Amino acid sequence: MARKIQPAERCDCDVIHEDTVNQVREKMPQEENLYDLAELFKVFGDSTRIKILWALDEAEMCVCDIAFLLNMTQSAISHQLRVLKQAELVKSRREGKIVFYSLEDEHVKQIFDQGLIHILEERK
Amino acid sequence: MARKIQPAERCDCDVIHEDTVNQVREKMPQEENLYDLAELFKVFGDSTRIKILWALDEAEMCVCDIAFLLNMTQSAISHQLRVLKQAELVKSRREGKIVFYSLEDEHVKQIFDQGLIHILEERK
DNA sequence: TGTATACTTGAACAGTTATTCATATGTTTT
DNA sequence: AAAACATATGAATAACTGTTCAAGTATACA
Repeated sequence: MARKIQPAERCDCDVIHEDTVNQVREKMPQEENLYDLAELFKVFGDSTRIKILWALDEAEMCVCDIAFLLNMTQSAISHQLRVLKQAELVKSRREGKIVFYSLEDEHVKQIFDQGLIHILEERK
Repeated sequence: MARKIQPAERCDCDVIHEDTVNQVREKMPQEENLYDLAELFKVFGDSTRIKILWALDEAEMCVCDIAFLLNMTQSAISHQLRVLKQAELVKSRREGKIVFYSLEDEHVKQIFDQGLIHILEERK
């Protein structure tokens, strides 16, 4: 199963376990899905956004409530809510001057819980 | 339940739903856990690392295998493996010149699967 | 109509990050 | 010992990101 490596290939080494690579390659999900998955986790990869999502899992809240809760400016929160909305993680509804935000997707909490399991395991 | 807002508070608005805020505040996890959770998701928030983890879920692989599979330089992969190792997501074992990497934590896949559910739901 | 309020938005800035390049380390083989 | 090879690492760079600041909307109410 040995094979000449083409110059175009970038891994800078001669000996690879081609069987393994081919076997893994077959099982890899579509590039697009992996990319989108990374984009989703990127949204989760900020403690402000994590806090907002966690808060909204408890109750629907207006921008000002969230800003007060997290002790941050209303502008900063608003910017982050836009990111969360673009990721279809939160939705909003206006009631007069006030805009209430809530979770769009109920299994966000499940993803967080899985993450926490990892974190708490790490601390053992 | 109305209350005067202190100048130190940053949310730039007068009317907050204090009951809601207090109720949510009680249920929020420790700051430290939320921060660590964000750090974990930050590691997942890069498609190269997602691909590496997904690949290692299928099989133990050496650096060169991964570089070849993903068509990236061995150096780039090595840098990312260091990040994954620091996050205690992968472990390595040396066999002569070759260093094999594998998953450290078996429920990474479960977190990914939850994420995929969200992504596929979004596309409906 | 004008003012106050809740929120949004664009630009700017500082801080972070992924990859590249060059070089170093550790192991095997000759 | 030296050469070859797999991997690691430090520095540099370009791209990205979160917050702030200074406006801008949209709604309610006097």
